[in-house]
Amino acid sequence: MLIGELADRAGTSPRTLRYYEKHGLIRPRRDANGYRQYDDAELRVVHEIRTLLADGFGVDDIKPFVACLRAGNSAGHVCPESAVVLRRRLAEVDELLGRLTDVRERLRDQLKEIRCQMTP
Amino acid sequence: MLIGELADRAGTSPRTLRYYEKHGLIRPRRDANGYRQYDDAELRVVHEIRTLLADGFGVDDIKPFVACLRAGNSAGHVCPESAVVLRRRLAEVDELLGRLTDVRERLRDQLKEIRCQMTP
DNA sequence: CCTTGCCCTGACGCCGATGTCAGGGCTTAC
DNA sequence: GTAAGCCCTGACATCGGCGTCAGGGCAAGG
Repeated sequence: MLIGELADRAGTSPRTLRYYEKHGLIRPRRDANGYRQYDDAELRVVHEIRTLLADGFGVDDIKPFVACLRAGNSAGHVCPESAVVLRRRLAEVDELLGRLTDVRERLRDQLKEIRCQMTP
Repeated sequence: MLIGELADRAGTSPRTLRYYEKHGLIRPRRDANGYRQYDDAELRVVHEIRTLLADGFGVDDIKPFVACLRAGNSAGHVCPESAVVLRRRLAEVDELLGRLTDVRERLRDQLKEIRCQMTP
């Protein structure tokens, strides 16, 4: 499978796949003409990468997940190296949720104040 | 008051104040030598700006709040123009909170799976 | 006079994932 | 042979708030 086909199947672009490769997430073989050649298993890997990115992980955080998948595990998150990253990200998300919740409270208070303001 | 003093009092930097000015949030007078001259009321404005930034508003969103303060109101958020922005931001925050909550749930599920995995 | 310390403007750097353009090669079909 | 459609590498652009450096002016004190 060439890069364009994998990109289509994964719902992304060749540019993006080359970016993942540059960051060590995927390592395709090369045809004689230099074209990247991917086997079907890579589709799974790319999906894993994109899911994790969508969940706010950085490309560097994702490496252990990919390694875990490549090691033959049923999912990228079942290895202890992945768990470390998962816990770190969970802490970040909790932190963010806390701050955002505070922000929301302030916003609602301010909006409430506007509505009350017209009945002095 | 010169820019350095205002920056110190507001807990920020001259660079930052010039940035706000470039984006139309503050308009200091100029001394004969070209130095920016601020009166004490600007400290209040800068605080308002920084609070809103910390709550995730963009510089352009902040203009109505500043205008509202300048118009003599007790707070920047009591004007209808501010309310429009407040509601928009509240919607964004709610959206974000929803997505982050989903992410957190997935993270916790995956961590749970790791712990269970060692007792097959 | 010279240093110190403030001020000025303008411009580039950052971060992260991706788009996009430039310039060039291979393959396949007409 | 040539046009179409894929592939390659490399490099610049994006967004936003700010750091930081470059190059230069003004004021006050030794």
